[in-house]
Amino acid sequence: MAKASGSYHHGDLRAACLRAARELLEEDGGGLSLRAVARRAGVSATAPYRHFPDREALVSAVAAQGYRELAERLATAHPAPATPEDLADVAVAYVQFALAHPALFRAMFSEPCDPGDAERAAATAAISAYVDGLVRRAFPEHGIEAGPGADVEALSTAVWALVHGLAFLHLDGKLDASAPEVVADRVRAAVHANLGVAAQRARTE
Amino acid sequence: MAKASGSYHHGDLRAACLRAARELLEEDGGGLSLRAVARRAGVSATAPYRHFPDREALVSAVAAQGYRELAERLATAHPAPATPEDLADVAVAYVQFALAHPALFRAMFSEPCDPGDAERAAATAAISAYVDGLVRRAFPEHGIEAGPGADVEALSTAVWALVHGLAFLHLDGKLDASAPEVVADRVRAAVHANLGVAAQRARTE
DNA sequence: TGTACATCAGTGAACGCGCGTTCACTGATGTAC
DNA sequence: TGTACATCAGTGAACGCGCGTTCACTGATGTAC
Repeated sequence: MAKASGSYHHGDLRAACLRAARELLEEDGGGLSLRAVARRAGVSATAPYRHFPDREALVSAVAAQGYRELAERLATAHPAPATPEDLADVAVAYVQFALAHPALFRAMFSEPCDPGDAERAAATAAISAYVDGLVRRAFPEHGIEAGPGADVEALSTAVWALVHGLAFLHLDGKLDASAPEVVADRVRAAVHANLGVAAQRARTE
Repeated sequence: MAKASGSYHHGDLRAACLRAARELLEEDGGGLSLRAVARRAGVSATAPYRHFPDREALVSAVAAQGYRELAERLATAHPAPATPEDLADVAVAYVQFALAHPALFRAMFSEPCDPGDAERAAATAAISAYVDGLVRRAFPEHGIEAGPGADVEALSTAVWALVHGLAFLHLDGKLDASAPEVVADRVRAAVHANLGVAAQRARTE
């Protein structure tokens, strides 16, 4: 369809650029440059301009793809998390994704980018909604008798921030990330330390 | 003492470089370059090499200074926090520091840096110890009847990660940071959503 | 107090680098007749 | 089916930029006598 390989015209340079960008992120970890992407895609330095208005557009596209992959990974970790334990599994998957693809993760979150970019805004909103649903299922009682400061919104923000913070603290070497199982245990412990206690008490009352 | 201003020799170029670096971080927000720092300090591009072996050393020194300032700010927010409410005040101060000095904060945490740098490792350890002490005072019961996954270490990791995650999510535009009081309320709500619930129950039992 | 000299903080030219982006171009593609 | 032509994806030279770092240097400082 869109592929016409072997020809002078690349066929699908846009996709090839994204693939090249991903490869570079996995290898170097450094910042993405348009020229490096073009080089890796086996194309002249200016060819990508046919498909991306500028460098930032390329980075945004890569980031958006990263969000989709992250969502997939979380869904794979637990298709329908319903308890704090399930939630801890998802949290571990989030942190593992960050550690498995550090440069991509940074591009997704830290790369200064056009806040008006629709694709990225949508991706952020999707994460928010996802975490919201997660918390709603894992803590149904909060939806009903929501005490002050314990409503779903605050709780899901807290969960996201907790997990996101764990991801970055490991990524940035503030918490030791050399042993995967230690990381997983730490993430689980942190999630339970905050949420598990509250949930256990709620359930045993 | 170390200052001999007005002379050919700068007198204290090292300090002047750090000051210049800070100014640049506050203004541009972009990455620090040795040349820009030298320019700002009113000195030739190579003069800083008399005081820093390379760019990374400069960045590390700036980051270390940032850690000290952050510690100060947290101590000012609450000299001896003893309750979850006090802890929330400290959390707000942490996030506010990040939002007030975004580029410095990124340099402190995200800038890829020599993990062997002693000054930075010490700074990280200091934060860890600080948060540990905080949690120990705010949740004394956890030190005594530590249930599995509810020990002080896990809890203080969780607190740090929560607050750190909130800082970065705001910094990176994933949570709206345009209104300071909204941010403060969100941070308080998140802290209470996680810790407040557990603490309240523990106290009222 | 006065002079000779070692030290060392700062200079400025130069290196080679990779970057984003522009421009006029070329050559393959695919459509209209 | 065969030809003329518009389209448009890719080329490659060129621009100006800022960067980290080296090097041989210069000129102020401060110490020894």
